Amino acid sequence: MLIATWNVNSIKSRIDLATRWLQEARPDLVCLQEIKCVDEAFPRAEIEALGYNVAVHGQKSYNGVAILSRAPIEDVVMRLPGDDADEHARYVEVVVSTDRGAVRVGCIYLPNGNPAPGPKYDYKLGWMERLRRHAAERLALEEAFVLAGDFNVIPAPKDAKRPDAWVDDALFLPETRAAWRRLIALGLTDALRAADENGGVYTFWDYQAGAWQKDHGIRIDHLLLSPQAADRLLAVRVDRHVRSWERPSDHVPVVIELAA
DNA sequence: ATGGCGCATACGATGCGA
Repeated sequence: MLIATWNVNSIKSRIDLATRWLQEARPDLVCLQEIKCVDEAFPRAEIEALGYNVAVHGQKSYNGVAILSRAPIEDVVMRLPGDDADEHARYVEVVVSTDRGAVRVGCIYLPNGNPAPGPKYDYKLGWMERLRRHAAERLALEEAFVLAGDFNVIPAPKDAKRPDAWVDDALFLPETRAAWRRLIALGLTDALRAADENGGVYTFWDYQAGAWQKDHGIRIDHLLLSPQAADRLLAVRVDRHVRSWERPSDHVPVVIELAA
């Protein structure tokens, strides 16, 4: 099965692009971030017409996540535990059934955290600690579990074309990468890193400064796999050609293939 | 070397992103 993650930067502005990509790539399950609309405004009909079930956790103007799945969606979770005062729509999790058993998928839009230091950076680090605790709970279930989304973390210098441009940025600060390593250390596999140790593979290019034309990209969209999911990993790819389509998102889809 | 964009809201200008 094909599982993808894609920060679309507004699903309403991107619906034609999104349906074009869905028809081309034919993924079985897609985690979307930054849909930037309330649940009622999500273009559900256009997506369902392509054969997908939809779980939406929307928010006005900002954030918002959704999961699209060809298989029926079971057991939806709409929030990341650990802070009842957190109103941002940044987490949705589902379980779907496959021929090889159930797969649990968490879709995250991890806070950007800039400017750092400051309250936004504190929020990011707090969110990452909540995510670590939640991931630990899910790993204890010993299921096939995929944690996918826009992590807003550049894991290593080789994940940026110009790492020196990011040294003071919330996406790349030492504390951010340390929190990332604590997450990985639970026993999660970074799917793209497992498939390619070399680096130079990016998932985001800023709209500004000709970043795309110069390939000034960063890798911040990730799929992390539990051991039971990693055992089934067959392939990983980044659909970077989508960045050259008309009116693109600044992120592109990342896709993994799991056995059966 | 520098600066360069795009979205939502609202209809001008600001917040936000990365």
